[in-house]
Amino acid sequence: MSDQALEVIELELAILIRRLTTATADNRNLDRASYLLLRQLSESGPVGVKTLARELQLDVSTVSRQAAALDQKKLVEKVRDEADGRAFFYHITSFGQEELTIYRTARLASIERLLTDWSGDDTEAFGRLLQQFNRELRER
Amino acid sequence: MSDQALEVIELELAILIRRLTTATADNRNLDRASYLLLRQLSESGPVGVKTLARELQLDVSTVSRQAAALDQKKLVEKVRDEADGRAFFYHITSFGQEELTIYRTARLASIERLLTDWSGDDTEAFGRLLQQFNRELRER
DNA sequence: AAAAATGATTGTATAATACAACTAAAGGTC
DNA sequence: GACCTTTAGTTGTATTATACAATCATTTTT
Repeated sequence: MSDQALEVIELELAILIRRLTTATADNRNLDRASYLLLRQLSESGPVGVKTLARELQLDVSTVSRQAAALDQKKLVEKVRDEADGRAFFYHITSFGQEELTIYRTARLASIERLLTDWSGDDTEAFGRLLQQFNRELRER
Repeated sequence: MSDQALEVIELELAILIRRLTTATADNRNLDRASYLLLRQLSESGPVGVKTLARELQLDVSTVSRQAAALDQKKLVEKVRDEADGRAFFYHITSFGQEELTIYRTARLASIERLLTDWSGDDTEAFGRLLQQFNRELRER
């Protein structure tokens, strides 16, 4: 591997994180954390915080708070597990699904705006490599 | 642009930010914020917080606190501007330079570990595309 | 000399996270 | 079936990174 390429990745990752951490903060709708959680719930169906925490690789306490916030905003519903008095299922409400779609569409549009001048090849490669990189992060 | 690629980028960026935000938190040396600031000082020479804030695209108050923290740890030195009683210059100390090198080397190594199985082409492309993406974020 | 602008700091607030302590329920073991 | 242990979840506390608003002390402009 070229040292040059590695150095570029190292620096640009640091910059990217900071840029995106703040860029997504000034936003009235869903914050980043809620977004990923809601997305997960939308995909994985009704599950409890423990499962969510495992899937999202977050601490259970973090997910518990995030889920409570979503519940507060009526984006999800928390239902008791009849079979296990300790457990709950969270499931996304139709309002939550709508909000998720709205937010996601807006996100897609703003990223698309950034990439207007990119070639199809670069766009495709960027997606693929990000995905690959996240996989490495997840697995190691 | 393919919608498919855009959707991948959208999701993977969200995941990446979260992953890296937390991954870099559990680290005893330099935190991410200090790292970028120290790096900037190492490159741009002695400047005040206002200039740094502009270069790093952060609020002046944020940089002021970060710089104070670096000063506290003797990584930088804060010197009065003789010509302007309001202003200061921060410049990196030799200790700061050493710490920066140590930290950066460690970062490079851990990223290299993630990328061991990557082809040279992919590595190069990932660096180039990240850089390009950051440029878009900066400019728009 | 007074008013306006500027460089920097400090007060306050918010978001995202982790770890540790705790509560309540369920499951085993004898 | 009483007692320990494990498990699902919540809450307390702390940390990091950030922004905006208020303030202070100088410098510049009028």
